[in-house]
Amino acid sequence: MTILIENTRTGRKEVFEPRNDPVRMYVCGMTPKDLPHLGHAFMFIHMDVIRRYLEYSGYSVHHVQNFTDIDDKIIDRAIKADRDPMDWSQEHTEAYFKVMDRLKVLRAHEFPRVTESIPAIIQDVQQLIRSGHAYVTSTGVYFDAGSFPTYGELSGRTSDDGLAGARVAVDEEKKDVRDWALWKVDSTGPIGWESPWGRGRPGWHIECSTMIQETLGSHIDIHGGGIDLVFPHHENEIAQAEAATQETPFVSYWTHTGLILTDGEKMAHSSGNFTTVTDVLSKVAPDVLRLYLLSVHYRSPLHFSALALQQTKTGYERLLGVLRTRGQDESPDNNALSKSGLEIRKTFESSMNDDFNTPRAIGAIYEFGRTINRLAPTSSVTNVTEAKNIFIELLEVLGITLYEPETNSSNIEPYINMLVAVRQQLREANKWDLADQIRDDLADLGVIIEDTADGTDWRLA
RNA sequence: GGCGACGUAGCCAAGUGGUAAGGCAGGGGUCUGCAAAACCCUUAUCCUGGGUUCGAUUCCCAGCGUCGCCUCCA
Repeated sequence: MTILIENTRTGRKEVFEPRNDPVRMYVCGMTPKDLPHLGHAFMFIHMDVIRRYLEYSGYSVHHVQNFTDIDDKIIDRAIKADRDPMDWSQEHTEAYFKVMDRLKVLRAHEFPRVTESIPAIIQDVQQLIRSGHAYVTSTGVYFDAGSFPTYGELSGRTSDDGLAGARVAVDEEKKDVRDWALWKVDSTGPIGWESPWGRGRPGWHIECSTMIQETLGSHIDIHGGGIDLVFPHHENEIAQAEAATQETPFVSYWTHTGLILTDGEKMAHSSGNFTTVTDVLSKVAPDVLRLYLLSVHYRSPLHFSALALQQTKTGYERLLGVLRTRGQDESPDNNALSKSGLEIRKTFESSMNDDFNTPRAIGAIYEFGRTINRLAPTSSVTNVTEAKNIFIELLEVLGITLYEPETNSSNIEPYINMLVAVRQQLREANKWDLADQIRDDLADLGVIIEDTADGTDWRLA
């Protein structure tokens, strides 16, 4: 079974053949300047599923994800809030963990931070200057794009024609408009480190190149991030890393996730039109949000819609319903369900093998749920349990752990049981009005009553 | 201006050169004291106009529309 991954660099689906064991995977993390929004959730959840699926497929994965915990925006935001920039980014780094843990995004094995990588960054910049790929000006150190012949390959900007009408700030000292800062000299700012070029801080792109080399080495198998990072960030990362190490290509597979759109435009901190993850999680369970975000292919844009989210919630409740399905004690074992389980696993895997097609995989899981419900009345308890285990296992690969809402105070249970028992007596006495009244009243309190052939079940809404 | 993505049912969303997964909603049933849950049946010819082909929603061209990158961005 081979896995195909669409590689941004080539624009094609390629057979996944990692060069490293464990697989080296780097995901561009957040600049912790504000709370994580749905766009972050989309990217990190899809990257999480890629990692989970590789692990499901038998690979070991070494996953590294950075925090760009100091940059111009963080400093701006902190100053405006009259806060220390380091505290500000630390606070938002913690917010990231809090939210992503709730979303069951597996933690990376390492989380390098810019502020902890300054010496290595300075070394890398020195190395780039020595090798003629960078030069010093009065404002800092710049990478010389012209010194890297394949600059622009990732994003398809192989010539500088495209920059003609671009809004690029003019800097007289820069040799080329494409050049970018590796080190920004800043003698008076609130945050700075000493360097051979004066007190200052790293430019935006160099940190990723450095931290990748520090944690994973000169070659990695998978590099992920949002598609808005392709240019210039990832383009520059390639130039910096490959110019320094001569390792080409330093990334085997570039994977980029589509953007979340809201009100017809990209969700972003900078434009202010973002919905925080925490906000959404106050309305739906983490699993529902995951299911919603995974119901679109990772490369596609997603127009956030509160209506679609609600629709997903209803669908999710159907998945939960599958867990309540029971086989028949007196039914003999038969292989109908296990056969279906094998088929569904195959469909699931072929979907995921095809560039991690989560929407198709989810479709297969829904179908399997329906099959379980349909066959349960004529299947043994063992058959149904086995099928449900596959159902649960496949959802787990997507990071979705089905669970019933917890009874927050377990001592309400005897009272509900008592009401159910009383209601049962009323039903046996044909006092339907009273029995229905109890059912309705409990429903108002968030307790769902369902009468089945085997008796009455209840659960919390 | 340059580069790129997308346009599939009421909503969300897969997919294929030979008449289109799945979810939600709707309609009709089965089951149930009623209901709920569950199950069954049912609801699209794929933006427009050309072209290639025996045949295109799927390939090519043009147009219209939406979005992204080129500045910070996941």
